[in-house]
Amino acid sequence: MNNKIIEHLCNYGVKPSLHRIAVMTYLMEHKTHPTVDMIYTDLNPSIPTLSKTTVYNTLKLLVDQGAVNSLNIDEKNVRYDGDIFRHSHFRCKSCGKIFDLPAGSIPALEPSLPSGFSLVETQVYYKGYCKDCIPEIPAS
Amino acid sequence: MNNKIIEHLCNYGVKPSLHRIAVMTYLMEHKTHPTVDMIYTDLNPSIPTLSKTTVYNTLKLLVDQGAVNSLNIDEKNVRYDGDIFRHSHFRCKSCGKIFDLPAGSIPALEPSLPSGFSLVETQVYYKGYCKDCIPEIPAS
DNA sequence: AAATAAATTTGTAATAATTACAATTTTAAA
DNA sequence: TTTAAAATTGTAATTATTACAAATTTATTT
Repeated sequence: MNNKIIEHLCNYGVKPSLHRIAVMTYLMEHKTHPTVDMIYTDLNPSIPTLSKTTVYNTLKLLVDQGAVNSLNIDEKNVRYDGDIFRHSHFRCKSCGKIFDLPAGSIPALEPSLPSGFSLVETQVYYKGYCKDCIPEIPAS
Repeated sequence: MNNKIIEHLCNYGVKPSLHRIAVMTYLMEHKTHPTVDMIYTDLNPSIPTLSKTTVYNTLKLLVDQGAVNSLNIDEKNVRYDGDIFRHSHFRCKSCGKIFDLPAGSIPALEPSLPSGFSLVETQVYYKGYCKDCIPEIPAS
């Protein structure tokens, strides 16, 4: 069952060390768009030899190689997403949870960039209130 | 000429103090999507009594009241935009400059949110290389 | 105008995310 | 087995942001 993960890492030119497999597996199994800290805190008990710096290093590598996406939908921390299929995200302004939205919510057409510009990536972030938090919209 | 600014602040329920006028004016005149630090560094010489905390406070107030937009297009710092007309942004991955794009590059349709969700804002960030930086795409 | 209250601003200290980096450990190659 | 390369660690440094109490400014009331 690790094979899938190892293959994925190799496909993106990442040599599959134990820690890298652990982080990648975590991201595959937890579709919560976790922060560095969440990943570290959750993995550390079972992998006591894991340091937070390694989590940072590993995520940087995975993102650089395109095996993982990073999101700036949360002003405080970078969020990581092991799902690199084209989709977008919704973040609840009250509880902070991040939800996946289908690819349909991404602009279909390329933006009209000034001539000579080249587009590499498009990020679409939706924010609002999720089902559980709607009643408690903060007083203005 | 300050009248425009004062009126704008009042329209958004911000009492126009000297510092607030200065920050708002700066954002109106500098379409560079500056950071807190840029604003503070540029204004401080002419307004020596201005503190960085006040710039933070003021921007928080302006954003909360809807008189200014904040962007998370830059992983490092929050960027501020005095232009609240609907438009989107492109950030050059090499030089870091942020360019305005017309509103047309924003998804026209509401995303298909899960039922019971309410949408408050949509952020669209494009990233790539600007005209001046295209030749120097980093080696992979 | 003086006294009082409210709002604004300041400056410093605390918090927290991230990066730098040298030392150590692990893995691969000769 | 020795040597070299890669991966990981742990600590320290950096940096953006927030907390907060004190000081200042502005508005209100007497």
